[in-house]
Amino acid sequence: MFALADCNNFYVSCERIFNPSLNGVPVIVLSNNDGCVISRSNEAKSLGIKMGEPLFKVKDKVDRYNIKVFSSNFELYGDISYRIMERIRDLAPSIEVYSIDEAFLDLSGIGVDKIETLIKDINYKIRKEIGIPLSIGVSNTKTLSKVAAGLCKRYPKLKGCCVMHKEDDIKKVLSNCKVSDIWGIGRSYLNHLNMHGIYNALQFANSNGNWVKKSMTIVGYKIWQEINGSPQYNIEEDVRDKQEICTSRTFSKEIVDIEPLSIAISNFADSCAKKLRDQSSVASCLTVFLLTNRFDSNYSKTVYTFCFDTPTDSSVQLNKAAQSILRKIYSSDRLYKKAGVVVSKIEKRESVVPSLFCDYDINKDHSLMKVIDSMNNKYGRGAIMCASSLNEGVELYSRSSLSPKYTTCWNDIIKVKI
DNA sequence: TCTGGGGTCCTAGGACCC
DNA sequence: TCTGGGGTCCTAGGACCC
Repeated sequence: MFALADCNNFYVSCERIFNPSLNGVPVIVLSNNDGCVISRSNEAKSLGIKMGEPLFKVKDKVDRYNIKVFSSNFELYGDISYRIMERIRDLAPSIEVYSIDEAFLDLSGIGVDKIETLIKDINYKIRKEIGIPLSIGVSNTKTLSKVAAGLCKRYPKLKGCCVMHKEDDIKKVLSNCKVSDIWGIGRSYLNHLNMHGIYNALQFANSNGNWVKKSMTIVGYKIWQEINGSPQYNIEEDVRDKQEICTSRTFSKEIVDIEPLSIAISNFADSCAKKLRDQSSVASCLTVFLLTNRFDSNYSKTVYTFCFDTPTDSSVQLNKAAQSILRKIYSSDRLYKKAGVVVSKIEKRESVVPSLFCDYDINKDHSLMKVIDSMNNKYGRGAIMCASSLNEGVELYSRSSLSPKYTTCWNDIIKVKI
């Protein structure tokens, strides 16, 4: 048996921990630049606010119903998530952290009656000790456990715990579950299934396996098998290293000049370098991309990739490459709305053989990065950084309704440009 | 007027090889 | 007029996730 523990309305719930006046009232959390709605309280959901909707389209409702609005505070959410996952790890036999607000639990070998007790205990402790409400669904496969967790959200009387294991129960649930609510069925698969008269999860489960395999590839076939109770995905306890790392942002205004772009790119390269070091990896390739507004008719995308002789995790080396690419692809007659840096061809740091032609001292560079990381860990992100990352000019992003750093900042930082 | 960010997996098709 | 066959590897793009 598998369980899925899913935090309810996670970002909103995080804001509520530190601000109890938000309980019982409609609350939403917005994406970067306060663009779209990415988390909604139940009250906001019942007012018809949709996931991913741009703020300007729901501004009327926000004003009319006095909906509380927050910019996203990912440092806070990440910290709360870490605490939850560590606590679940104490309580459950084996856990796979699937996303910032979800974890799968391996319950194999545990009897059904004990499972019930276990998940109720987890639910109670996370609620009481951390303050986040959970939905925990249990069934024979990961996909079915997601369906079960979904039931908790629909039926409050389940009190956040749902064990779904009898065949008849599962059939009944599936017949009431929209096929679009199945994990892995997105817009395109939904269209395809609807065209063939399949609207609910039971119809999908009862459809012909060969037809599913042929028309929805192996991906769809695995979903079909999981819905029919045959596990295709196991618990993956080990966190796999990222094969590609990207940092990108949309700007609040369109950017023409190269200077602010250069500052942004410097920050992106630095962030990619930090993520590489966090997983003890180095990258061989670095890509910079510049996009104009995707809602304009003359939308354009410029992409350029550079590959290093010696793969690196150094903020300095990655930033040098990123800056030279920027100067190559930047064009002064465009209005840039989004930019980003991607590092790829990633491998473990210890497996690297330095190139004979490497023109800098790798060990010296590595020591420098170690010092920078330890200072930033101690004094907070941004305590020390490349001067090229320092922004003293235009504000590139907007976050007008940001909550405080409740749990992630202990020191006031004085910035000194050296 | 205003529209997020960061990933993974799979497949088709091109390039290349013998 | 005729113009091979059978592989592998790589990449771009589609689809999906939260």
